[in-house]
Amino acid sequence: MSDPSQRLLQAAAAPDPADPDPALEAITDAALRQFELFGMARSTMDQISRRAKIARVTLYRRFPGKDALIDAVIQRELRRFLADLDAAVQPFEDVDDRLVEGFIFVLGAMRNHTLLQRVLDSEPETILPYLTVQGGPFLTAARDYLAARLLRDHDDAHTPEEVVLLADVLVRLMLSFLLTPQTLIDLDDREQARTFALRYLRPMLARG
Amino acid sequence: MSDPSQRLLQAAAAPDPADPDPALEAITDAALRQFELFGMARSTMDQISRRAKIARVTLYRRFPGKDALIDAVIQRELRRFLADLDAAVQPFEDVDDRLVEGFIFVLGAMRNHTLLQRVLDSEPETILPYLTVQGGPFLTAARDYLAARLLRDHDDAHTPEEVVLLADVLVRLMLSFLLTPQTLIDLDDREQARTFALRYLRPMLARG
DNA sequence: GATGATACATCCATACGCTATTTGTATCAT
DNA sequence: ATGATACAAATAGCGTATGGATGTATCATC
Repeated sequence: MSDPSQRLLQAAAAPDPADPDPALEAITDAALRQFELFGMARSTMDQISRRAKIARVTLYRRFPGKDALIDAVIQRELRRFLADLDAAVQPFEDVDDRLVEGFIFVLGAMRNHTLLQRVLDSEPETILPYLTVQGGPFLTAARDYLAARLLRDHDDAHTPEEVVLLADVLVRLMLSFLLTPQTLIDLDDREQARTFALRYLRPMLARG
Repeated sequence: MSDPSQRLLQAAAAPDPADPDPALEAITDAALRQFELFGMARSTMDQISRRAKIARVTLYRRFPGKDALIDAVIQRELRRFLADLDAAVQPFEDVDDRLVEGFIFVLGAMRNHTLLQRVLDSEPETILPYLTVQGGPFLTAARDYLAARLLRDHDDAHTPEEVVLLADVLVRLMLSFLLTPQTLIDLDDREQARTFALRYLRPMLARG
């Protein structure tokens, strides 16, 4: 398993799906379900191919190897995540609301993501270092993506430097809530999450 | 190695050192140095006793076992840390300044703490879970301590519930900077850290 | 009376060899 | 292009052995 930050960058850099190959989709579908049920480390190419109702050899004809398949699954999840985030934020006009709603969405999306939760729960050692002590590349990628996203609907009130710092803090907080969800507010309660974001996140955006 | 949150609670609950036994201090001194040099897992009771210039048997007469010795070392480090934090914050009058200066101090203290950095660097798997996926107890303890500390020099402008939530965010951010120090600002530069805290942390305290 | 030295049982991490599984490729048939 | 079979290579898992470390007991010493 390689550094996830590369995949994030790639996924974020690919604006259009381009390749809705049904055969490939069916395979990644099967792989995703398999991974959700047994984790990535314990899933074998044989199990995945049987679940996809193809021969194992065909699997290798589509993907160079297991790593590449894992990459494809994760990349697709990231693309979906970013697309959903975009859609969730789009209805709102000003940056304030988008920030708050985006934060709420990310919280919910992370906590409802079966594969992510599965990995964190049953094989955390495979992902924990990349999100913590070796989390620099990932943090940078996520921060820069968020900053660019915030600057797209910017209000000219903030310098790019300010926005990047804000994005850094936001990413760190969301990552913290992912890794250690136990907190005073019920993160699954959208209203509580909104109150929290309004009270503690929006003030950081304030001031020109 | 047991859950660190217990130790944090104990250390925070013990306001006075009470026991300045020189013999015990010499042992924990030696153990600390040994741990700093080789990590906790790779340090043996034999090495520690030789460094403390006592027989290994005597070590066992002072401490029930290695776990207890590790606990003692960590507890003392925590006591020192909290005492130093108190001292660093004391010169400042109002909550705003104390928050900012306290944040700066914690950043520096964590990054300059040889043992902590040593463990994170050479045997992170022993501590990482307790600070992330199993970090609930630790986070709760740290958050409650900080909240109580903030309420002691409270300004009546915030409800206890607000303060606890603020403490939660602050602890999460400091933990994030500990685990993933790579960021845009130079955390070792006090002025940059202060600017950051003023810009992004103090606004959270604002409003009554 | 506490410390130190020796000895000893127990525990635990590590390593090694073995086996079974899995990965990845080649070949051939459909 | 897919599937079935076969196969080499890499890897994970497992039981076992081994060495070091933990923890305790005994006795001598100061």
